[in-house]
Amino acid sequence: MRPSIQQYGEGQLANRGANPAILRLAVPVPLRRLFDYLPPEGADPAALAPGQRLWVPFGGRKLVAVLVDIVAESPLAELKPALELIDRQPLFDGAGRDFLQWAADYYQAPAGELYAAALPVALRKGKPADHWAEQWLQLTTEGKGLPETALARAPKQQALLQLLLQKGPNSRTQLKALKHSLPVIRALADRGLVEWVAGPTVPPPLPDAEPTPPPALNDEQRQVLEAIDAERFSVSLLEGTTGSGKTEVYLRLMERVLAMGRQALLLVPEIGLTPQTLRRIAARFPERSIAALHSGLADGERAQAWLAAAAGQADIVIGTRSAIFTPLPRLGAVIVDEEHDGSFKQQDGVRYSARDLAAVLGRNAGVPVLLGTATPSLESLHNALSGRYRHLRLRNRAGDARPPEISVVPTLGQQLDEGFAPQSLRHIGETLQRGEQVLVFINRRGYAPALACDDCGWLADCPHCSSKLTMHRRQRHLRCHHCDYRRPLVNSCPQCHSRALSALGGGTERSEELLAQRFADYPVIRVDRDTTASKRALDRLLAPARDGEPCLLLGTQMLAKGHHLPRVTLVVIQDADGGLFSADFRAPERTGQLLEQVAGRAGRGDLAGRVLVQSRYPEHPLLQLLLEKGYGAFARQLLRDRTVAQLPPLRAMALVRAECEEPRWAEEFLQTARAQMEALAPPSPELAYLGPVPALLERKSGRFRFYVQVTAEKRGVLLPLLARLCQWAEGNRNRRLRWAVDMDAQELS
DNA sequence: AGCACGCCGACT
DNA sequence: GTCGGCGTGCTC
Repeated sequence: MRPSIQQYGEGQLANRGANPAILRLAVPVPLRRLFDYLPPEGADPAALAPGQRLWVPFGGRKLVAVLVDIVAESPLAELKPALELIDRQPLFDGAGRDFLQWAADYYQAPAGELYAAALPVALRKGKPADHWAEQWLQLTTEGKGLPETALARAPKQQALLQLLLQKGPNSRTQLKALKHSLPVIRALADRGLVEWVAGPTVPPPLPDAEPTPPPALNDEQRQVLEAIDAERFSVSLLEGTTGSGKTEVYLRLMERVLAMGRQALLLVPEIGLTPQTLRRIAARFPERSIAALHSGLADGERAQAWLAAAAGQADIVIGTRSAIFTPLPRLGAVIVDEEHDGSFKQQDGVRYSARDLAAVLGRNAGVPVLLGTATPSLESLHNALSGRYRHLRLRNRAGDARPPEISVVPTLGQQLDEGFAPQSLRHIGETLQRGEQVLVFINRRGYAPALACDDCGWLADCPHCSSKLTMHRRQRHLRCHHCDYRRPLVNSCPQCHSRALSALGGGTERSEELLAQRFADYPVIRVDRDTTASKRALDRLLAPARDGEPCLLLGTQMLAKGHHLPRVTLVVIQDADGGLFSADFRAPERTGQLLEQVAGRAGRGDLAGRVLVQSRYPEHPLLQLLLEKGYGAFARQLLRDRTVAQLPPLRAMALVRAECEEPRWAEEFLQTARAQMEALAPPSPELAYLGPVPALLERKSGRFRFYVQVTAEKRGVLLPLLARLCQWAEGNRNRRLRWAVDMDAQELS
């Protein structure tokens, strides 16, 4: 798609002939247009280039904007001059700018907000990029001419000299990591053999890792790698069972593109960027420069890593969702790990999908895109089955690990103990006694998801949301998980003063209590958002489990991902039913992915694994299919259901959302929005409208939420409709009403 | 989004 | 008399 620049009608044009340089800038405001400025006073026109940042005056404030284009004419008679040029070199190259413009057009997002989303915070705030420019140490002419035997009496100086001779200039960061001390460097500098020069930024160093040689590939992995052509664009879905060696495929593909002198981009889910992941990659490529863009970095370090990537200095860039926007001048491959993960879709602001954008980025750059997962999203699976993507598979677990044995534990009519069937508790006890570890998965935080009065039926609900308050017993309060409203735990009913209050249902905290009491001889480790404020806390929490002692792990989805826990041989899923009856058409898909991922935690080492799935409806056909035939067959069935229901991914879908304290205003807004779109394209077999309907969580933080759903056979049909809608909605402003376009929406909540 | 400007109510 | 509530308009 062509980047669309601001559209102007005919009119008199400013500065015709007088000043050829008019700067067209992306300003970080929620307005879907670009803004024209004159160059800063006294600026050298030759120093201006698209991709640089400038300070601009904007409606009484001062903002950091990005230069998108330099043009000769503007439709406006009067232009303000920009205040100051920030960058000497562009931060975004042409490819990076085209990509952002494409995303802006596709997601109906203001370009300025996308540029802001692409930049790390420090650069977004206008910090100069030169600030982190590296000092590089290089040999002088004299130093280069030195014989190898020189400096025999100063071994440290000699070693450093050899390094520079073999590897060329080294950055201060690298030298520090290699433990070359400053006095040694100074000694060589004093002799005129080496000198410091300014050079490109280098990423901050990663945790130390012992270099490890690559393991041998199995036949499947070899075939998969042979199917990927590193020289040209393609999208491949790598569907690989847990433990089948997907990561090794990623590493080999990286190795290949690095050898071609290219950069590799690896996107990981929000909680997937663990120190272990980084260590593993660093250990594999000890000679390479790796930039990790994660939340643990200070603003300055993050900017340093970003700049190293954008300058082409980093060979490997690893990051979460927003890393997709890092401009990489010599991009060679894009890899998305756990491509089904919901965190690749931004849920507020610019609602982009980094996984979908990965394919666009790869196409633009003419390089391969690899989407890996054990549980493909229906979107990617559909693309693979229809031939748009290459479908690659790893069916075998690496080594001699065997798939776990899965069985259903029916809970209907059973005497449950805090949600656990006797059979499950017996297996937990036996596993612990054998000296092995148990993982219990409960998809709910807190003690209980509701508190009710037995006498009058009062229920503790949130005053701001259409939801119940969750009881947190340890913290002695009731809390809303949607808006974080809290109130102290009550002992008696506020309505009838009865003391007969019941905690309904169970969460991690309640199960922890039971399990700790029931299996008092073993440590019980609870892992959820309440016990793991930081990534470090999670690491610390899991340390005893990694030591291999028998213990009981219990927690939410946080436990489902990534952690290598080889001593876990039993996984208990307390309640598999939640997603089977939800109003969200994606709920079964997500449940299937979650169950499969959790089950994958069982028996990764040399020990056989077992999975117990508790369910009230063991006969449910989808559950049966999932447990007997596995996620692959399950997902294919869901795809057939979506075909019948005319839902994504068989149709393209966008939501127009609106929320407001006054529900009528939101509904009226959406009615008009729908009418606007229908006027441009009436409903037809190829295009359907639904709504306005209330969102699944109808009220959140005091606002009523509605949406209009638009589905079309072809994605292209939606774009002009949504563009028209945005144009209308931007001019038509009720301050109390928030609206958004959600292209390829993932959540109906 | 933010920030100015503007027009009506309860204060030193 | 003014300080300040938030509705409305605009941002090159």
